[in-house]
Amino acid sequence: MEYNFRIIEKKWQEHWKAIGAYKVSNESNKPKYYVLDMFPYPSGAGLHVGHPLGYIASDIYSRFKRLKGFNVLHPMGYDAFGLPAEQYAIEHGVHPATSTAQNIANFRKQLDNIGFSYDWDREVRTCEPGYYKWTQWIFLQLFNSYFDRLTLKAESLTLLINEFEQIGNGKHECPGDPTIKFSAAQWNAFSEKAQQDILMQYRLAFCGIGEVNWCDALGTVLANDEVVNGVSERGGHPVVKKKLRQWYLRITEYADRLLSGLETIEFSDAMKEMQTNWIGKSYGAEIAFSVVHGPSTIEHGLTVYTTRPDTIFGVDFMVVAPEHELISQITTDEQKTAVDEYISYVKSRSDRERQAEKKISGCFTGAYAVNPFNGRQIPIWISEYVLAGYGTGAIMGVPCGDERDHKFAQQFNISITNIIGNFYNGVDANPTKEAKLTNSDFLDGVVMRDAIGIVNEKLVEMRIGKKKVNYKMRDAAFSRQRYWGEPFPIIWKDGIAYPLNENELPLLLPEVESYGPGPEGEGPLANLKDWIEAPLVNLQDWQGAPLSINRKGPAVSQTGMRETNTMPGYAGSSWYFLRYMDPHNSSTFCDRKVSDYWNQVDLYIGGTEHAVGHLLYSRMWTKALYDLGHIGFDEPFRKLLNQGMIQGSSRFVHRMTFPVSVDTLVASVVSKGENVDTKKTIFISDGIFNDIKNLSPFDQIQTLKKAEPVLDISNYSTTFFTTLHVDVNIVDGLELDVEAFKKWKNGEYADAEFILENDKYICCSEVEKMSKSKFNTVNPDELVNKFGADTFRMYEMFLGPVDQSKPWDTKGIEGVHRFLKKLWRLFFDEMKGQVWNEGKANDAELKILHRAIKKIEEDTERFSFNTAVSTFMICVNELADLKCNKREILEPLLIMLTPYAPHIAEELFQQISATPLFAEQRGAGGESSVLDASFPVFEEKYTIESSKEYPVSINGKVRTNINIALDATPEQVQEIALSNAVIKKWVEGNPIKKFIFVKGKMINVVI
RNA sequence: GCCCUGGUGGUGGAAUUGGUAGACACGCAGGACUUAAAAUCCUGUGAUCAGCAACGGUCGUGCGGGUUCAAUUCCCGCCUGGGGCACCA
Repeated sequence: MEYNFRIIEKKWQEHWKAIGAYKVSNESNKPKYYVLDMFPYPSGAGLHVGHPLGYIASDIYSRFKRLKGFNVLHPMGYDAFGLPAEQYAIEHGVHPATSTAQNIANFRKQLDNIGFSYDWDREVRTCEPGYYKWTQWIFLQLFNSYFDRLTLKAESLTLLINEFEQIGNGKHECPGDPTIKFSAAQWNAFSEKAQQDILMQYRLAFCGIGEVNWCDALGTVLANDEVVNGVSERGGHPVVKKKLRQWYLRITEYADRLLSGLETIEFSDAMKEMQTNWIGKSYGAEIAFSVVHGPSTIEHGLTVYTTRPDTIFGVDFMVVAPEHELISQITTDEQKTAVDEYISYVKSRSDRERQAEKKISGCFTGAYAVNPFNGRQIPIWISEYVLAGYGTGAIMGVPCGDERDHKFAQQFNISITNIIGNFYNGVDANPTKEAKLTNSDFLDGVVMRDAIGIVNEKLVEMRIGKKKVNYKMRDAAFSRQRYWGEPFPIIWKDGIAYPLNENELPLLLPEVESYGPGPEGEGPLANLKDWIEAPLVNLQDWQGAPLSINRKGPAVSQTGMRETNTMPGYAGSSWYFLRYMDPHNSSTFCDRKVSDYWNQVDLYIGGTEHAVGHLLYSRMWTKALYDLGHIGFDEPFRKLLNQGMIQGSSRFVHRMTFPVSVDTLVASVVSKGENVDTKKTIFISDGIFNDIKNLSPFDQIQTLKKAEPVLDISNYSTTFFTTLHVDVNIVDGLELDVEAFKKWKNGEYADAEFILENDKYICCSEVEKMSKSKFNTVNPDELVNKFGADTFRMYEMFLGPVDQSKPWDTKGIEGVHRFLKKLWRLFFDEMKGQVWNEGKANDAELKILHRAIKKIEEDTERFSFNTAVSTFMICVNELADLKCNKREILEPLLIMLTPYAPHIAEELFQQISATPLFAEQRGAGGESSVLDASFPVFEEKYTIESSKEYPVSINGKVRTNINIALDATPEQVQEIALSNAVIKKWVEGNPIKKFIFVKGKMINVVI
């Protein structure tokens, strides 16, 4: 019997599917374990070998936990709303639902090939009404809630309204606008519109005005990555900021809980640090400066935020964001032109470009701020590096203490006040807090750290400032001007947003004729006149929501306008882990009993690219649902494992082309692909290319003529080169398969000639992101077909640590395949037939097995799958060396292998169970599956060693090894070591300064 | 620019808590089996110096310093690859 993986894998996949081997019940007396993958966006390009890395890891861990006796939930689904499907629709006229369904079907086929243990009955798709009904429902929960800063949790807005009616908003500062203050009497007298406007400032999901990237030429809003250097990626049209009404999630209210929650979950330190930095909590002060512009003064007109109020006497200039509202007021006539020019320059630039800009830019407004402590006039500048959205959009520039301020001062020749004495060297800023202040009036001699509090007190006393906690994090923009997303269950009337009733959900995404934007840059839904106009019938007091329109009697035959934005991609992905628990429930998003059983995701696997987006949003949604009593835990993911990115290793060929007419053309003016002799294309091997690349085109030709006389290039006196991506799948290592290359791209290069080195065409290579356009993707299907799913799974794990990024290289896959074949031969040998037997295992064999059990269990538990695979190899190598074919050893080995290579494990497990002896142990027919076997138990007694081959070093350099009993005393060890001939030779009468002995590790003699 | 992360033989990587650097595998070279090939098996394989050989010596974990009996591991400074930076998912 030979190892026929194609037959075996197909057989077991069908069998497992038929018997529902991966079906998971919500009721079990086993302990639960929830393993989750970040679900994929089903792109049209299909899976490449990078996708399954995390899925294989989670599958191995799920199966491992199952063998360990857990009831394991391991679901999969699709993050199916998103921009690419919509763009495909715009370009090809295919409905996103259609292309998405096709892509999903393709993904599923590819996933099934690899043999995952997903319970597909629990699949979710975020774009399906049965799913997004509950996304809309959760949105309404957020819409009808506010964050209570006293109880630090989300509460129903009804509570707040009751309070407003009784006592006004004195107890609850308005998060959207802290200046809003009213009494109960005032509240009750407000119009409905005024009341609703105020409530909007409290809601967790709220409406406001935001800026988008607007491209007038394309008539649409663009994503950041569709904008390159201020112009659209497609077409290169100018892009400007445009203000639009937008929905937001008030995630900033959760900033502190998102921070403190990190202490309760197992994310890597790096991940926690990224989230912490993203939230960016800082303690500082707001200080109001009076502003002098021309003859006028604005008292306390400019408020800055600073984390270093202690440096107040070192302020040499102010910088305000180009969007700052004060600018139009304070700019002097002389500066007006310059300021206008500068602002229009900034308008075309993204936040990131503004911050990444190395060249300091800025513009003086002509106005001055007045230092409240010494009356000094400080010039007010505008610069792009100050962002409107952070702090107050204005900073005070302290060049001696801040690197960027220092550069700014140097750039614009602003004289620098030194307030830190020797700590400032005149060349670089020094952000220390330890210096004693100088040139600082009443703070002279005070250590900076202590001065912070003194200044803060003084600011309060003078009523010009206060301590302030600030967050870098902004409220999350929650609306998109797109089609392919969840519609908002909102109807607008007279500027008031009315939520739909629960029984009106889901609000279905309507069909559109065109996926283009609406007339004012809204989403495509804005074009649907009939759909937009919606009756406001049946408006009821929805879950206590404040619909005062309802209090004035039943609102019959009123109509409003539907919200035309849709929700962003992260809406559906913020809660999908809950839906997997109870995916078919039509009366609630997830039954509370079920979510209490499954509770948190125990292990979440996905890439670091979601470090701050998805992972923060889903944490916030979980907290809000917890606050409102819908679930019983407030962190979604107990443990997070980040998988590294698998990069593509691109291959390149060098193409030589020749100008049509050398007499009339100079090589340097020949542009790519034009005016060239298309009949003559020569590809030149990398080594030869490198030899000649620095020569002049003329010398290149001459050199090649000499070296390759058969090439007919004598007509040409010049040439030029292009380096092109070539499909990695027709390159073996670096050697190009020339014949395959000629057939590639439908024979585009069929007539090409080649300059080889050592009869080979050698490519050059580079590691890049894996992508179709770079021809560096490797399709798992082909590998699975060639080597089998088990080999593929183990090879992906064998590549390296799962959390590390690494370039893909198919080469080593043979080694893993050989390992499985070798394992197979422990059971069946083609020449001899069955070789496995019921012999009694000896000590050496048991030692091999139990060492493997220990290592594989530990490695799997700590996600070190690559070393686990190598332990399997070592174990099989050793057993083969001993010619051990005993079931007593092989069966536990198969069970351990199940998570990694389930098909071969099951096949061999069934083969050895088919004996009469074994069938009796298993029950009738021996039909139980290896999937439900028990992971073998490590027994130390088989692995105990009595002695150790100690490395003995002289001054840290290993000179010899000595075998010493493990129970030898340090004195005995020293005597043995020092009497060793090699050691004696090295010591050679020198006095022993120190003798270091670490039991079980090493010996070091210091002389 | 800011935040995070990685850098070890020809290649992917191992070394789990400061204790034998290079496990395991690929590749390569040589050999066995074979009419031949495939498959399989065996041997060697960090660099360098010395030698007929045996036993060896020196260097070596991106670069430069430091701590230590001992550093891939800890500390400081630098170089460099990758990811993220709020409308890609």
